[in-house]
Amino acid sequence: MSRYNFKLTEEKWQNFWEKNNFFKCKTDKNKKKYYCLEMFPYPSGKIHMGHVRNYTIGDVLSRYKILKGFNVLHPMGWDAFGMPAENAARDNKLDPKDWTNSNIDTMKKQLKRLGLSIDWDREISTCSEKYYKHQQTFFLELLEKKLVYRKENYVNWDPVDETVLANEQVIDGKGWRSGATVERKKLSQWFFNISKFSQDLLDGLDELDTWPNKVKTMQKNWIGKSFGCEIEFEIEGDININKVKCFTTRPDTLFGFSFLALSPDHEISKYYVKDKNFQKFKEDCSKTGTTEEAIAVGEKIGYKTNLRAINPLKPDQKVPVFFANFVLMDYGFGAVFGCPAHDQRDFDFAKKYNLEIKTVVSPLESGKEFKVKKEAYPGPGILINSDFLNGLKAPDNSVIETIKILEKKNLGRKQINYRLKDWGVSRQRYWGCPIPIMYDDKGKAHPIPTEMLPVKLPENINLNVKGNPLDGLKEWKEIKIDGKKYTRETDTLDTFVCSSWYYLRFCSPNEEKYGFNENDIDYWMPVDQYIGGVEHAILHLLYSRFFMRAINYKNKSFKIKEPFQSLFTQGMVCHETYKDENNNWLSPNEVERNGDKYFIKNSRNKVVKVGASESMSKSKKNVIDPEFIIENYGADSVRLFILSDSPPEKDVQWSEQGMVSSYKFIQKLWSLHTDIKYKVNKEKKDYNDKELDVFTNQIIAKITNNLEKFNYNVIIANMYETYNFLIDYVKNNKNINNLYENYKKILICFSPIIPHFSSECLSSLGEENIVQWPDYDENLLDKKMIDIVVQINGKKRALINANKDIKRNDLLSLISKDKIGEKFLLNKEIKKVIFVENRLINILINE
RNA sequence: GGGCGAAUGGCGGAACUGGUAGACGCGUUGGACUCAAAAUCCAAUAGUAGCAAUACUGUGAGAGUUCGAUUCUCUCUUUGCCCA
Repeated sequence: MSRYNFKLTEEKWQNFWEKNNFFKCKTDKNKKKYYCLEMFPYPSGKIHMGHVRNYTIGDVLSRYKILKGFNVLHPMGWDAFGMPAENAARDNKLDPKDWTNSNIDTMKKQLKRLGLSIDWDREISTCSEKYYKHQQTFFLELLEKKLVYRKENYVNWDPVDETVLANEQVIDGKGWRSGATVERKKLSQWFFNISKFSQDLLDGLDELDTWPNKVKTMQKNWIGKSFGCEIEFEIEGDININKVKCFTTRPDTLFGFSFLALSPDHEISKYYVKDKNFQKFKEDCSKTGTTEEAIAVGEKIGYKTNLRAINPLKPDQKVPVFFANFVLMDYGFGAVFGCPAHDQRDFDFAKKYNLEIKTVVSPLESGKEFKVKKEAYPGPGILINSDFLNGLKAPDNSVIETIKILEKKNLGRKQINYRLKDWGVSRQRYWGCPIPIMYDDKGKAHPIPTEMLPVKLPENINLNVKGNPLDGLKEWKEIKIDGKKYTRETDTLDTFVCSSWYYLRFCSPNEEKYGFNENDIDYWMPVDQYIGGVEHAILHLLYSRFFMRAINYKNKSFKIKEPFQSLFTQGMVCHETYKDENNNWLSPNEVERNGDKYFIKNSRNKVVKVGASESMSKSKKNVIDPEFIIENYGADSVRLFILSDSPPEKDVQWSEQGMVSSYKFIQKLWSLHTDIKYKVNKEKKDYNDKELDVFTNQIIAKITNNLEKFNYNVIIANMYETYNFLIDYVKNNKNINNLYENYKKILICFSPIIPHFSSECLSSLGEENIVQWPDYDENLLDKKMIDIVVQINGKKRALINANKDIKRNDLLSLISKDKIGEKFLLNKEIKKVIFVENRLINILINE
């Protein structure tokens, strides 16, 4: 018997599928469609185990749906713009385009070796001008619809590299490359008006019932809807501003008002810029940082003005006005009213500056004597010390009532506030989609005329310059239209824009006139199943949902709002971490195991410190290279292992032993197959084996249900069960001819997981085409005799084999004749019997 | 600080709608084969007691609902993730 040669077999089937256009698909309105999409990769160099897991999960689903008779769209492309290319190109003196395309070549070859059911004719790459020219059209359409605008905004500025940094490039307040202290700088940037759709994006979540709740909650929190009230406070003092607007969710605590706090960037600050103390205060503020975290944890500091604010509900009360570091300009109106008794932040501030702390909410049970002392009380209760508001139930009734009163007196009005901010899409970088805008000599922005699209990204440029390389390219930057001079926008688009509509492009990847063809979109969209990492739960998914709304806006023929019908977020691939005696990370192939201990390879005495299992990352060196694994064990084995050990939504621990056992399992299946093949005579079919039929039906039912529910790890267990059953059957059953039809169905069930192996086995039985997923017969799943649990006083005492659908009394008499009955029921009074048909009987007796 | 989830043998994990806890795999132990090893095959494997049949305990801890709870409710502990 020959060993299973995975190399030859896998190559053979990959060629076969390619030659026969197995995974090509066409828009065909007569067929049920299924659009399966995995998040497309960034072409960073080589594929990693995370990709293997992600694409295996999607491939299992696609192959299953194909066998179920769907017209399946399962495409692949490249999220090809982005900083790593620019950095790598600069470091290695390459062109980002060459670097990217060569990575794409490598990774495409690697993905193909996994045997994925991809329609490669639909491959797209976002850095290709064929792709981004449509993106530029979308940008101009959005501009036309007034969903794009330009405004000044703060950015992280690296003064040494003269470049804008993304938040994650700022480490401890310093630039990741230069190490220079990052400054806040105001730049004019382009924004997508995502906040216009805040409510719609929130409402849309309700319809996405097959999205993980976790993701929906994260998006909900990110949008951050809060219900409250806008209040106008009168200001007394020697300045020209006499009113300040505040947003608050707790207007009902107005009688606890003891100070007004303004953001250091509030317009009133212009009256204080010359004051040295204020300057120092502002400096201190910038040191503590502006993130919500820094504000929550850091010290609350303020600058007291000579202004007084008047309580709108109690005009004789005048309180001091402060600038405070915990008030953010871009939330609400950059001003909050302080109620120390019921907000911890205000409480800390009041303690520090010795301000009044007046209790106005009392927890229900404590009554009127309640007084806030050591910490703020933010909980529910009844309003006290609040004049005409006294006795209202806080916060539900009291907030609404207070707003009514404020509205009546014209002092404020109900308002809904969203945390979601507009999406800044300008990036001061080279390797991205050029923004199709030009400026006239007065600095006014104009769209690039459509006939001049695409704005191509210039090639072969010098990246070794400070700032944005496009900025220095005069011949590219300066253009003339009808004799008038213009300067191009040199910023490029955030790469999240590219990934916000790529799933539309897959539907009509070759459409030249526009980004997509409506006919194709109508057929394929929405994506039936989207699969990817949970790290994209907020931004990418929210941006995509926004982008569909933006295209849909003022556009009657585009009907999609939600791009992804279902979402599945897979877990990460983890591996133990290793360190040597000097705390340097070691990669798994530098380590060898001897019993329980780990040593550095080829040096028995050097002990390795084993750390926790963490997600594979280059920096911790706990990476396993998929290419090496595929080379040594084959694609089917890797697919099998990556699915076997954990549910796909949870993290999986990479294990060499697990990988080897998956490999061995395929070898075992092969030897079983060889055995069956030689023993079975398919001409002598003879179906009389009920047990076999029942088993096959059961396993088809199990695998089918587990496929539908993404319980892929359980499918692997089902495969082992099947093997165990079959190996036993082959050994002990003389009537092996019964096996043929059942075994064929089983192989088809295995095929989504291990497609090369299953195809090879089926073809060696003379079954060239796997075309249909096997059905199972519900009636066959019914057994005539079943085991029923017998409990005495709730404790399991025995199993009793009885006819299916046996009645309560028949079962009872069966039990009384059984030894179990003699042992427990003889001379005992039966108090009660609980009978669950076909499952269990619980007999309650007096002991 | 806030939000959401998780906790089951030595390990990864399974368990339909509240109804036999531990499927399946890994590891471990014993055995077969071998001069020997690897590979392969067979058997055992939650804990305690027992030669055994069997009994008792057992799904992070404590309570509750129920004839019956891994599953539902409450409190707590630990832990993970996300937003900060």
